[in-house]
Amino acid sequence: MDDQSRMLQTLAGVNLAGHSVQGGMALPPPPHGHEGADGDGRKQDIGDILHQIMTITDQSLDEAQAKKHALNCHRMKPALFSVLCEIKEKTGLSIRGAQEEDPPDPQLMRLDNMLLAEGVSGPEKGGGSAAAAAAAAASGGSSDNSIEHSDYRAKLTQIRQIYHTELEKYEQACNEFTTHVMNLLREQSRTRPISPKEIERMVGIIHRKFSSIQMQLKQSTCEAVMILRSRFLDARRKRRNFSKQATEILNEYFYSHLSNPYPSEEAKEELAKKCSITVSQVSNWFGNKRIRYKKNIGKFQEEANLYAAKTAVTAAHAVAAAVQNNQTNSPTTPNSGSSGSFNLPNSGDMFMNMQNLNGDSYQGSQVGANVQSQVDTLRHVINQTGGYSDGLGGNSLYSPHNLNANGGWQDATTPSSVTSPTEGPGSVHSDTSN
DNA sequence: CGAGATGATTGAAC
DNA sequence: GTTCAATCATCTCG
Repeated sequence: MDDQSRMLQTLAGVNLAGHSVQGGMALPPPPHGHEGADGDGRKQDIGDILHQIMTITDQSLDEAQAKKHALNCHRMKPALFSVLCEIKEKTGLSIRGAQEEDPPDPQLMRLDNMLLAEGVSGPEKGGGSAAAAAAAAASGGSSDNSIEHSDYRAKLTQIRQIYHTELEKYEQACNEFTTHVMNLLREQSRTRPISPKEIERMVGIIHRKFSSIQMQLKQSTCEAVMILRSRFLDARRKRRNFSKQATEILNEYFYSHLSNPYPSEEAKEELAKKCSITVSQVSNWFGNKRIRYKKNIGKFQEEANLYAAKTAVTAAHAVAAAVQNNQTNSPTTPNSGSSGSFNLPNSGDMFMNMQNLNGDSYQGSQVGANVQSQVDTLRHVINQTGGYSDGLGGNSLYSPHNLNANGGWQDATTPSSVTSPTEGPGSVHSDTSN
């Protein structure tokens, strides 16, 4: 109201006497010589009109309507109206023009990005968000985890639904209110000067107000997602020990590849499949195992012996089968009759372990190349295995020869730079069993 | 309930 | 990206 009254005062007191306004009013120029009486009369008219406008809000509705009608029908109305429009346009633009182009709110952008990343806003991807997908990848095939995962997804869907419902409500309310205000302004534009730009500006103000409300909604949605996520991650942290069978498979692989316990990606995948765990869990397990083994070799001695013996027996069976196969078929037939995927590589490492224990100069690389060598080694291993069962309590069959002085694995290639430790063509402990 | 075992996480190094 | 090392958090067992 201040703007309006100020403007009207300006109009009445100053501008009306000036040339620019006079021209803008499109009033017929006062005839020379009659300026005094006519000019006074017009000023009086204008003063009356302005007075009526100023006091219109103090009057009753009926009175106001009557006055409004009278004003609308007044002969000076179109002229005054255009002047007011012109002045308002100029003042309004000079005051607010600079504020029009405000940059996008970084906080709002951040919230939007986060909601999009969490799968709350944006297109629905079958109920799965990026976070849920990541969680799914991490949780793997465990049934408990999948329950937690579906629980997470259900809760996230709930949040998304609430968010969209609220957002829709806000948008609807915003549109309704905007339409209402626009209608009101259009209606008012018949009695007071309202330019389309002003309407536009008003719409902008309304939208800004509503978007600030929307930001609050987005903020609380983000908070809800964060809480849900932290709870879910906490739940994920609740670990379960791997099954006995899984641990056995992993240990078997570890001790049979003790010279280089870095399973390749393929081997990890296979182990993961065998143990019904994820590849990252396999990696975790091997990481933990290597560290803990290295830290306390003595403690793992017995375990190592146990698995070494076990592997030897398996290898013996596998090689025996291969030999039989070799005798009946072709002398170059590879060992295809192994019972497990890791049996052959296992036997390779096993042979190396045995050979080192006995100080033999047996080369592991020959195992893969020559079946006859395998037969020889087999005999050797079988003998050793027998010896092992007899002397379990006394001398240790297995010795941790694979660790070098620096605490690293002797045969290991630089693990940090090589994803899957590659080995020479004749190597006995290829991680990728075919 | 406490100690040890064990899977997961984190940060640094490469 | 992987691995190591330290650490956390939980499980298991006596």
